[in-house]
Amino acid sequence: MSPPPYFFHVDLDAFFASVEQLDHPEYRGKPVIVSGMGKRGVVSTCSYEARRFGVHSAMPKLKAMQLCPHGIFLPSNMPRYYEKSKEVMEIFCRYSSDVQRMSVDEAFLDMTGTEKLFGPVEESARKLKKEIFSGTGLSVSVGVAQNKYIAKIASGFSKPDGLTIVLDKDVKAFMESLPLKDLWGVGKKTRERLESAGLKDTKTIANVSENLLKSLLGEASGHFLYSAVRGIDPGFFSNVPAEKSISNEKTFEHDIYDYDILENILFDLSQELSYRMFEENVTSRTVNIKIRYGDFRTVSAQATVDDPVNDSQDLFQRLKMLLAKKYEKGNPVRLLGAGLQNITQGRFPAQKELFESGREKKRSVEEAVYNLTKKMGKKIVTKARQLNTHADTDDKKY
DNA sequence: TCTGGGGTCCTAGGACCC
DNA sequence: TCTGGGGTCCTAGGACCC
Repeated sequence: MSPPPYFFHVDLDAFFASVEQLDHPEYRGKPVIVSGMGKRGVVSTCSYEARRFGVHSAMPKLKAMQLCPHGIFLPSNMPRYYEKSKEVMEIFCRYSSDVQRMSVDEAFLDMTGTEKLFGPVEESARKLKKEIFSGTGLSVSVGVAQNKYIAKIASGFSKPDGLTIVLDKDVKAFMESLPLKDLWGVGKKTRERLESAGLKDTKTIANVSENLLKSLLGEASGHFLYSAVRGIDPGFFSNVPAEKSISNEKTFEHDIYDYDILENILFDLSQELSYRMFEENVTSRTVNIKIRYGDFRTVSAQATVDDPVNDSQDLFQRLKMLLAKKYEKGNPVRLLGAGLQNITQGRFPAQKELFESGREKKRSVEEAVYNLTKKMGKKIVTKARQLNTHADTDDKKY
């Protein structure tokens, strides 16, 4: 008989803030808030000391400063966080041959059939937590359950330094005890819609038909919720999905009124995007832009053509057309973004006319420039237009 | 309070074809 | 004369997550 499946979901507690406290002993026991730079930044992580002041992630930095004026505000240091993340992931790999990294601070471990090696479920979870703490100085919260969906919810059930085990026989009671907001995949809007239909908790939802949920939320979300409240894995985390899109966006310190400046910024974005295109060796036939106006209204435009994007100039031309189409003259712009969708791996099929038209050559030149930049560090190889842009986008000129 | 940056998936409607 | 049904591809926007 094959052993029953069980999974760990492991979540690093207040990860960025914890790394800062680890690296700077003087920050320990104090409210540490890692946030975006500039006055329009938001909190990305804060220590539990800061949470006591009501600070939480995604909160505008200005608000956090009001709530916690003596907080230690730090910019994020991603390379360092990735380093620590790697250490933790290496420990995961000692416990399971099937580790699914979900982001920099969380992963699923398929622990099925590992009792002989690590002992019963609870023992192995405690062992893992202890090893992570002694090996990296970081604390984690672990959720254990028969499927990934429940394990994911369980890891958030008791934080920090938590361990929540949901046995098969307790799944129903566990799911029904959950506040709606703790159900992964149910956000504010969905909650409001459910509540206005009289469905205010998971237990009530578990007692209505799938069709009712579908009529309220649509086909896919209705089906998802019907499964979710029963603890049936909706399959969100079944496999590592292939990358489908890449994008870059920028929120400005001050809203921008000048179309030429927007075009220059779009040029920068298209440069960064094409670097990533080369780095990840992908291309796409669909490009898109995103504009967020001063009133937070957000619009987007996309265009698909037969030929995949070839080089940065090609990309910029396509993006520029979209910007011209979508831009509303006179409206202040707070964010501009650009992306590639439906990306495909590898170089696009070699067509004869590519060579003849010089398209292929252009791309090769750019790839060489990209490799040089990578070696020498960015900003070394800079196009004339970018030099202008940097002058233009200097703060306070807007 | 005044709202980042990177993603994924879904929906509704339009165009086009058979 | 006015109107099918299904399928595919594309677009714009919304919801959600870390």
